[in-house]
Amino acid sequence: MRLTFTEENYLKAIYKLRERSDTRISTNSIASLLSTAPASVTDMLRKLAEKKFLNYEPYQGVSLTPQGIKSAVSVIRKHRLWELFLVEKLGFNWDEVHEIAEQLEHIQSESLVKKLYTFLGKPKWDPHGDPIPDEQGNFHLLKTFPLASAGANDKLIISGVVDHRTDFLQYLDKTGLSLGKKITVKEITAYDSSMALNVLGTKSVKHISAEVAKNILVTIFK
Amino acid sequence: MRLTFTEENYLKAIYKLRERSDTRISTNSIASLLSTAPASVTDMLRKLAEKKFLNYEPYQGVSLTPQGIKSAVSVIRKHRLWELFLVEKLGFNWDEVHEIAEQLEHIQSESLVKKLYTFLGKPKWDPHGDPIPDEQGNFHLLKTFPLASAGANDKLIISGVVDHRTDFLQYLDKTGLSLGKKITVKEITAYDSSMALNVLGTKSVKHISAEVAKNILVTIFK
DNA sequence: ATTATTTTTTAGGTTTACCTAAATTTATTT
DNA sequence: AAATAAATTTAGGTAAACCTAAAAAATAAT
Repeated sequence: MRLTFTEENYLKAIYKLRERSDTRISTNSIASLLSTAPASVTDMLRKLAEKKFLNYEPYQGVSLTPQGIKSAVSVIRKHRLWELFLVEKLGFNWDEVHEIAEQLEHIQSESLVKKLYTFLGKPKWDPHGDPIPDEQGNFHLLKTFPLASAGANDKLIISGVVDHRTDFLQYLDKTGLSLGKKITVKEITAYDSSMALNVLGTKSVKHISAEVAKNILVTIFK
Repeated sequence: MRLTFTEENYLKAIYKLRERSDTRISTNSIASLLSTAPASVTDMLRKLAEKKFLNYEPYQGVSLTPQGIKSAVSVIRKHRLWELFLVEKLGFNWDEVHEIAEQLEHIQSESLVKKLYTFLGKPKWDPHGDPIPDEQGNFHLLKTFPLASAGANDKLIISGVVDHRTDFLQYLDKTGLSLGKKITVKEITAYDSSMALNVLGTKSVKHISAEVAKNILVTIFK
C-alpha cells in the first residue's frame, strides 16, 4: 500500500517514540514531536488504524502493527542511507544533512534504494553512528552506552550521539570528538561528573560536562 | 518564494509547451500534458498569476514571467542532474530514470544542487543528450538536428532524442544506437525515407524507419 | 452574419491534512 | 468519593488540489 509523505512521517514518529521509552505512546507525545495539534493527530491515528498500520483504541494510545513497523523501518533506512550519501559522496558535514534527508527519505523507488545501498558499499552505520537496517529490516546492534556511564581509564570508541541537533554536533566537531575517534577517560570529577578525555593520536586533554557525556554514545575499544 | 510540488510541475509543463511550439499556450494543452481537468488548470493558472509566475488573462492563454522561467529552469536543471546521477553513479539504464527524477527534482536545497553538480563534474548534458542549464539558467546549445534531415554519407554523432518514452529508448539500446555513438548514413531509400546506417566500430548495417530517424537528434562529426 | 462547435471559465463539491473550541474521558488530588 | 486537572476526542471550519456539470466566450462553419 502506497503511503503519503505525511503518513510516513507519522509512522516514523511513532516508531521513534516507541524506541525512546517503554511507556504507551500518547496522542500528545506524537503531537509535540511533529509540532501539530493533538486533534490532528487523532484524525491521522484513526486513518492509519483503518489502513492497518496501527492498533488504536480511543483514549488508550497506539502501537504499530507489523506492517506499520515495516513501513517505518523502510523510511528510517532510506533516511540513513541518504545521510551517508550526502556526507560520504557529496562532502556535506554531518550536522548539515538531516533536513535534506527528511525530504529524500520519501522518494518512492525500490530499485533506487537497492542501488544506493550498493553504491555506498552496503553500509551498517550512518554518519551519526545510527544503525542502517538491512533489506529485511534488521538492525546491526552494537553494544553502545552513554559515555557518562564509563569509568576512569576506560578505552572507548565514539560510536554515536543521543542528541542529533546541529549545535551539539558542531560542538563535537569543534572539540575534535567526531565519530570513530578513540578516547581514554583520564579523570572524572566527582562533584559535577565532568570528564577529562584524551583523544588517541593527540596530546591534549579535553574537558566535557556531564550533560555532554550523556549525549555521546561509545563502545568498548580493545 | 517557496513553491509546492504541484506548482513546480505546472511551471515545468508550461515551460515545455513553450519550447515545443511557438503558438500560445492553451489551458487544454496544459491539462492534457498533466492529465488533469481543464477546470483544475484554470484554478492553478489564476493562483500562479497572482504569485507573479505567469501572465494570465482569462480566455487568452498564459506566458511565463521572468520569475516563472527561473523557477521552471531550476526544476529542469535538478531533473537532469538527478537523471545523470542515476545513470552515471548508480548504474541505471537511461530508460529507467525519468520517473525517479520526477520525484527528486522537487527536493529543496540550494547546497544539495551545488554539491551534486560538482560531484558529477559540472556536466553539460544529461543521459538523453538534453542540455543541463548552468547555475545562471543558461543552456549550452549544440547544433543538433533530426537524423531524418541528414543526407547520404553524412558522418554524425547521436546526441539526443525527441521522443523520451521508454519503449523508444529500449529500441535504440537494442539496435545499438545509444547516445554518443558515431554513425555514417549509408543509404536513404527514396520511397519510404528509411535509412541504412553504419555504427563506427561495427561492420553491420542498421536499418531504421523514417519515423525513428525523426526522433533521433544528431550533430555533425568531424 | 448567424449558427454550431470548441475552448475556457464558473459554480459547486470532494479529499487530505491541518486548525480552534467545546465536550468527553481518564488521571490526580484533596 | 468528589472535585479538579490533564489528556483526548468530537465538532465544525480552512486551504490546496483536484473533480463534474453548466455557463460563457472565442472560434469555425455555413
